[in-house]
Formats: sequence, structure tokens, C-alpha cells
Amino acid sequence: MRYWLMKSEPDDCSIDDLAAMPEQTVAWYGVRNYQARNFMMNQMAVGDRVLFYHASCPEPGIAGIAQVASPAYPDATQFDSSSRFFDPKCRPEQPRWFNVDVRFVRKTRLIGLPELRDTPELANMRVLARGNRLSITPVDPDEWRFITETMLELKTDEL
DNA sequence: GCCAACGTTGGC
DNA sequence: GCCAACGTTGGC
Repeated sequence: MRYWLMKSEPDDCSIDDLAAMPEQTVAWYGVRNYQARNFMMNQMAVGDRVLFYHASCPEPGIAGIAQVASPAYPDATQFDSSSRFFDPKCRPEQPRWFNVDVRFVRKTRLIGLPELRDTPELANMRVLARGNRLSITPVDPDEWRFITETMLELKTDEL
């Protein structure tokens, strides 16, 4: 099992929005970056755990835990001319963009970006790297354990 | 709204 | 294959 951090704009889909979804599951559509797409296509597996991160908002940071709920499949919005994610270069017989489904696990206290940056154990987190713009980044098992067990005081059966 | 950083595009 | 121009991300 791998661990990930996935950014979402809470105006779009917050952790509360995810919890309120049917099946508490949402399609992670709209990724238009090859590196992030490749993580979903090639490395994610159903059951992988996810740090749900609120981005582009007044208090950016980790807001909850989620899990990967489906394999990657073609992102429907790439063919939808009414979508802001429409990609006119894409044809259904050769989809370019893919997404997984993500399911709610739990809401947590907000671990804000300043707190993440102030935590020496997380100094090497991908998402904190200078200039990082990826909306999906891998999380090391040690980082996952530190965040969930030490910072959030969650037990294994709560994840 | 600003801007640093990075990805993508396209001319050559 | 280089690289300038442009677009996007996302914190502040």
C-alpha cells in the first residue's frame, strides 16, 4: 500500500463536501498534468491512503484522510465541451487524461502549511519542496506514520 | 492582486 | 533539440 497527498480546492470539494457525497466518493477529475496523471495510472492502487489537502484557500493544509476507491479510468471532462477541463485535442478512442475515485475516511484537525513546514520530521515531504506544483505527490511511509500517529494521534484501525 | 516557480507550446 | 513566450499553480 502506498500513501499520497492530494490537493483539492475547498471551494471545489472540501473534506466536508467529500463526506457529504453519495458513497462519500468523488471522481478526482480535472488533473491536467502528466506527472500527476501517471501517479494515478501507474502507481495508485485501490486502498492506498490519501492525505486530503486544502489548497488555494485562507488556511491551506491537511484536512482529512481519504482512500483510493477505483483504478484509473478516462476522465470524462476531457470530452465535455461545457467543462472547464475540456481538452479539444482528446478523442474518446484515445483518452489522454485519467482519474481515480477517492473515498472519505475521516476528517481531521487542520494541520496548516506553517505547521507542516515547522515539523523537522517532514522536512523532505514532496509537497513542501520548493516550487512544487504537483496536485498529487507521494508520501513516504515514515511521513505518513508521523502525521497520522504522532500529529493526529490516530490508531491504525482509524485509518 | 502579486509573483516565483515550473510545465507546455511551438518556431526555428 | 533549444529556448522564448505563455499559461498555471498556489502561497502570501
